[in-house]
Amino acid sequence: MSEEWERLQETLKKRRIPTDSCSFSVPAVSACSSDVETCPLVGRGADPHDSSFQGLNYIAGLDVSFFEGTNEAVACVVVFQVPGLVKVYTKCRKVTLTEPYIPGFLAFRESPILLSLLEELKQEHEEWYPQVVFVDGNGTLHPRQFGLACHVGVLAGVPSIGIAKNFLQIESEGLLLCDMKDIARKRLDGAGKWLRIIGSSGYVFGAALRSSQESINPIFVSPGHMISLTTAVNLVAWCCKYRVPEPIRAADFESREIIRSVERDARMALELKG
DNA sequence: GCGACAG
DNA sequence: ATCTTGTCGC
Repeated sequence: MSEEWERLQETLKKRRIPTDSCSFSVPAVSACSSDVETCPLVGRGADPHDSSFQGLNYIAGLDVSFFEGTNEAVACVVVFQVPGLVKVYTKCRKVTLTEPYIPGFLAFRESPILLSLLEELKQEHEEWYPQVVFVDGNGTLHPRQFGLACHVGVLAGVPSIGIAKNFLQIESEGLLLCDMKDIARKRLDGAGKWLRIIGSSGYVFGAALRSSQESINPIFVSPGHMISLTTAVNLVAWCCKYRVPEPIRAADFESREIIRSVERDARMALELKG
């Protein structure tokens, strides 16, 4: 099965566009002097007067939450309006996931429901269809450089960015969790500081970003589709009030909210019987 | 057996 | 992914 999945990843990978092909402009960022770079606009996205990223009107966040110990899940898409990062659309859908979670193959488990939510959004409110999608998971920071965010971006034909809270080791490239941990802690000494994650082959897989002053643990940002790493990191940082960028936080919160309410209803039904 | 492991 | 309270600090 994973042989077949690897072949599909390789096929879709040929359709991935690694450069900025977005319908919005990217603010100039000063060139890096050392290898630690800085996002000058970190946290500014919530400012209703901030007009960086000219032409950017809508950003979506995608996430999936689970009922404990089952394959029953709730997927969610949230759309934020720019400027101001104001939530304009939320849609959650309960699903039973049929594929298992296998590291490196998350897309086969989660992309079908996420793609159908994007399609539903387009049918229902095309005016809110996002110019870029934030996905909970990796883009090119992946053993075959084609994680969930790439998969969703290519199949939906939309610019996408992967945001992961944990580091996926790629041992064949010498990218180890234990190294990542203290390199980031030692060198990302302020909000917006980030480092490129480069494998032994020279391939740039993504970035470790300190997304707020308070968060010692970095988030891992990597391009999905139609966006460069520098643009991806600066846009994600721009959306961060806290460690996780607002579109992902909102999708996570909303889907968890459904999980909580369903579990509460189930408990009440049992109380009536017993 | 041990450690690793996006979600 | 999920379990799970308080606690320290701005």
